[in-house]
Amino acid sequence: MHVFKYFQDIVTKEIEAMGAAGELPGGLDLGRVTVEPPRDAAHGDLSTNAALVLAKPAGRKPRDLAEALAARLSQVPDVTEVTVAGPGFINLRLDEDLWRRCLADVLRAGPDYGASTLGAGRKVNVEYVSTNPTGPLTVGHARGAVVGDALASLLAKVGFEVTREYYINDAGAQVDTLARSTHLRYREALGETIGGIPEGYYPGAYLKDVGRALAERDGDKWLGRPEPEWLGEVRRFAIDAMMDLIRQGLADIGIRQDVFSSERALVESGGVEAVLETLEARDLVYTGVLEPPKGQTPEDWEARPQTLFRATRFGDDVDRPLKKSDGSWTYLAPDMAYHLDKFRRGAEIMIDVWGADHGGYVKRMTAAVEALTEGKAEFKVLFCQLVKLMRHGEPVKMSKRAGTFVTLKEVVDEVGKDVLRFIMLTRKNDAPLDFDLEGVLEKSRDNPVFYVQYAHARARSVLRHAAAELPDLPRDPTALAGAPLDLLTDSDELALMKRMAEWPRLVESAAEAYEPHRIAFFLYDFAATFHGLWTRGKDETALRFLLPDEPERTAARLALVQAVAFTVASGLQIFGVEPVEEMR
RNA sequence: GACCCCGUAGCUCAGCUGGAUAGAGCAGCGGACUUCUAAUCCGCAGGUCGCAGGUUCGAAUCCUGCCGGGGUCGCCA
Repeated sequence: MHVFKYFQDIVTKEIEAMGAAGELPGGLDLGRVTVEPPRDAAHGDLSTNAALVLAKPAGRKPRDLAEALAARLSQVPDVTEVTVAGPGFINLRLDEDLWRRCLADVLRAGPDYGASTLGAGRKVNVEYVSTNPTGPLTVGHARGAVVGDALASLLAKVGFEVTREYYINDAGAQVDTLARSTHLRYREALGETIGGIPEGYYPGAYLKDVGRALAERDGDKWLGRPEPEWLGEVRRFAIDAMMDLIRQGLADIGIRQDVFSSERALVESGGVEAVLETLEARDLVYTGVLEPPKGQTPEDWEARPQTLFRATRFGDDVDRPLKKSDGSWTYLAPDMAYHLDKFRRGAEIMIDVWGADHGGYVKRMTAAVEALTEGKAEFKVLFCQLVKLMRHGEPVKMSKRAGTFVTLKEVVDEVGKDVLRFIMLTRKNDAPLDFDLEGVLEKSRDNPVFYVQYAHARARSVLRHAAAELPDLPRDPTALAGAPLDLLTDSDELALMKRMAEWPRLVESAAEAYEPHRIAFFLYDFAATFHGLWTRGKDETALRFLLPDEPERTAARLALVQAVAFTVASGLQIFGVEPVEEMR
């Protein structure tokens, strides 16, 4: 049961009834009416701004309107008290038993608690990672990977049909560089002395393995031959090797994407030409000359006619080139074809997770998607700011050139995938993140991963103790749902139940805002509520969960504890983090 | 020159799409360990929400203009 949505419906119905009774004009816009938990619990369990929002259009004083609506709401089942406060808020207090029924719902739902049908099966495509296949994943890539993955799970949880996708940029100049660098390592593997790695090549040692593997497969077949003869095959070989490396890196942090789309395949199948034709037919492409770029003008800049997409018609600042001076496609052209492809595969909502350095690209892509789908698809970009890796309070030096950059694997080996994933989600994605290699392993309250996991472990510990020491009590969650929950009467027990009842609402709002980090903050707060109740049991033995002399009350408390474990597990599931049974 | 992020307690950050007296953790101060693991909990203290206007019954939140930090701006992806 989603308490807040349930009462939102009731408030809406009562307002409509007032309209029907002639107390209010009909057809009022109820879009701004909210029903939510008040910030201050002393105000009650629920608060609605309906009277404040509707007073003006209804031509009535907020307080009067509030009184009228309050009178109706006081007749609603489970509403025990209605007060009008401040400028015209209506505060409701609900029957305690309602929260106990919510608790029973949690037990029946299990770790799926919070799932909903909000998305109504709409198709969402979440594209994330999508790094160039030129090297292993770094910690920086991991943030986008984790954010994209958690967002996908979050959307799936609220009823969207989600595709997790990776776009392989295997058609640009960078993969040619990769091929050349690999060829160099291949020659090295066959005994040549290559000396230093020339400027403009990838220096990473990981390419030695690829060169060696190529030598093993093909022998000296590509030796002493002109580049055009080997470039294509070496490139294919190297890209495959890099994608294996990347897929392994993703697997290391528990990510498996559904679709890997190749830019090269798109280009070679004529997908880009097809898009161009479509655009031309609609007069969205023309040949023109652009102004020089503002700011730092490239030295080799010269005005020349080029193939342009009329992005300005869709809100962009300038029209955007689709072809480079050498006649090949710009990045935009195949990317347009790619997004059209996603749309044709059924995506009604497309979400791209990008690094923050791509900020300048969002307007043209938004324009492109609008043009290509004729406004039928929603397009959203999530930016991930940099991750600053810290050790002993000092930033870890990251330089590819100096060979000191830290691979994702190294960090996962050090802290584990669950810690990495959770920490990556403890900030808004568009805020920078400090990742403290020691801090994330600290066993204290200021480490959110530990604190949340500890709450789960504590709950599980109680259940284990119960099973061992009080074997006659029910253990099955469904049976626990039938325990005499009316014996849960302490204010902190009720507070915990209320907090738990907010979970479905929190999940939906996080999904609607595309903000998975909200889950992390909820879990942290929720864990604090649970730890607090736990500790009260130390001083007041009557508040302990396990009371051998009171089997009925103990059963009710086990129901509460089990529900806590389910709620935490439900949140961690969205994050792809395994809830732990005990802390070590 | 333009566009995109960010600016909230000494520090690191939340703030539920405009609600009531702006909240957590850390650091500081004071308390609770014969327990269902004190790896935790309770209390105190700490604020001109960058600045100035505007919209509104009501603004940290929306709009405008400044200030400060970061990013980007044809042939990189």
